[in-house]
Amino acid sequence: MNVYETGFISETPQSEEDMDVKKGPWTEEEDFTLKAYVNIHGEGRWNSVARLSGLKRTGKSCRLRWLNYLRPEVRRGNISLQEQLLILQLHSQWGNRWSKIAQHLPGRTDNEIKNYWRTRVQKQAKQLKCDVNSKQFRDAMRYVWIPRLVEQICSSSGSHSAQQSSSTTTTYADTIGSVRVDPRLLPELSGTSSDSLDAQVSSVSDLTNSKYPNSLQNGSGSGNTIAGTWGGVEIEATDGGDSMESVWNEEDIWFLRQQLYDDDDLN
DNA sequence: AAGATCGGCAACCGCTGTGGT
DNA sequence: AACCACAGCGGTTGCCGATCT
Repeated sequence: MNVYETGFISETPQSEEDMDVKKGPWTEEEDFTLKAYVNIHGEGRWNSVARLSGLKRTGKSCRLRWLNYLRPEVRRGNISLQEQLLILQLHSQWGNRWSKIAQHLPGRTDNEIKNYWRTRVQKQAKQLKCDVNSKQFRDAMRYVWIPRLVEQICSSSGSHSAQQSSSTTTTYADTIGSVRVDPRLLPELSGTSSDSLDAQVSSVSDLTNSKYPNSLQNGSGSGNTIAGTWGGVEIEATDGGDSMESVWNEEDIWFLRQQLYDDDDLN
């Protein structure tokens, strides 16, 4: 009779200090053992899992492996445009609350979202030579990246879901693809008033101040084309490429860097 | 072809919160 | 109230494959 049949080993359980704890990548065998144990006994009590399953791993390690890799509902890789949009939106709302964000992306783990943020998103900030938490970068996300994601989602799905709220003047559909989008995170791209935009931009990077009189004024938002001007620089969502690549074109980078340097001059 | 560098990701570590005694 | 064990979270590290020189 082996450990998989009984679900536990019969020997006296050892404490973590007593046994030599294994670290590093999990083997297929270990995965199989853990899976079998959890299938029989369920999740939780991870220290017991580690002791009774015969795995020379810590409870923490078992829990992490199960949650991030072995759970049947876990999806890995290929983060969709909708999911990217949701991550950006939720992060702007909650910051680095990865587990909270992950709750809204079924099958995605906090670890994966965290990794996505650190690799993809911080890479974009690096390109702009600004901090990922800076107001400048948040504005760049809100006024360039998110609109581009929306545009890509719309063009790949054919059209908006057209569930525009009647209580807001936002010209985006509130629901884009399968993602419900917080209209406050999106620039208003049609109409003539820039009031709402003015209200969204902080004084630090106030794109509507005298230095940037044309800051992201409303562009032509006809159809799926999203366009606007930001600091006099035309920004248009013409890039239909892989959003994993750079989301900024050269003009964006030029302008955003200019703004950063100008802000530095003011200090 | 080989070494260096980079990027992505899995896993570990330390801390905090919570529940039980 | 104090202590302990455990679960969960977020930051960080290290490995490994891909790309560059």
